[in-house]
Amino acid sequence: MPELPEVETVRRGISPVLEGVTLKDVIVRRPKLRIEIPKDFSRVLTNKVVEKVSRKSKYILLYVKDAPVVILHLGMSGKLLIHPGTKPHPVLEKHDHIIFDTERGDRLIFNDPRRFGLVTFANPEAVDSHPLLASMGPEPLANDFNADYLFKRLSSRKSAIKAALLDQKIIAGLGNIYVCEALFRSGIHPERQAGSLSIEQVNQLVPVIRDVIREAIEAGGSTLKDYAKVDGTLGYFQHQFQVYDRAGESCSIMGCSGVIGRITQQGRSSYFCNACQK
DNA sequence: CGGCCAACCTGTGCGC
DNA sequence: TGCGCACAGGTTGGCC
Repeated sequence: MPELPEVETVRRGISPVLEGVTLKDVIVRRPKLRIEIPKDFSRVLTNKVVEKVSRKSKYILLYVKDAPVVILHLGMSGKLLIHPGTKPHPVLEKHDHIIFDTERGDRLIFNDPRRFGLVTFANPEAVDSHPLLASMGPEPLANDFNADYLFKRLSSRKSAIKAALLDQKIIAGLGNIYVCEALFRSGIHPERQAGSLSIEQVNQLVPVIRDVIREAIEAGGSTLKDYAKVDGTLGYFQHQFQVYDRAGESCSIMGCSGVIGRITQQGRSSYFCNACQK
């Protein structure tokens, strides 16, 4: 589920529940996700105030007063679920790994069946130099992500453009879905060698990536109501993908008679129009 | 360093 | 109904 737009949607969902709020109880039910959860995680955070819920690429950052910054990543299957204090909390489920209970009675649950997610601490003075974040490239919507930058970073690359755009060191926040969608909108075949793109193509690609991400965040916003819903279920927004998971369907571009194909690159599916992406 | 693959996990859907 | 397999929105460690 989570690429940058989904993580931003989650951030927006949990910030009103956590910001300015004291954590009364933090329970770690499983000591290790992708990496070990700090042994003092619960003790350090209990009775502390969350000042800010932030995000860097696909990482959620909790800035907590007089405590380390909490770095949280959802991996492939991670969810942050809110159970409002206005109703009795439901029975915990199998993959509810961490529980944050607030002074208001709200409950935030980190649930992650595959456990590719992670939770750890960072030094508030040096969050950006934390090993998980240090070598991360610019985000799609940041000023330092522009055609000059991308062209330079791609120029020496022998690998496919698909792989390059998934490389978080080049651009941080894209995942398999939005790379497929951005390449489709740009008319670029996922197997094109990254270094072979012309500056004109990169000039076109950059705003397309921005648009795709912006639109997805906006659409994700419509999920917010569902996200906060009392029933505790996450109604992840139904994306309007043009190629992702649409193998065999016809291309949505007017006048294009192409068909959406699926290939595997670096062990991951790529979807593309076999006629209009070159 | 660049590039590729396996590995980390569980769940789901599909063909037989 | 059950079994086995393919596949899933991410990242990293190890090997050429």
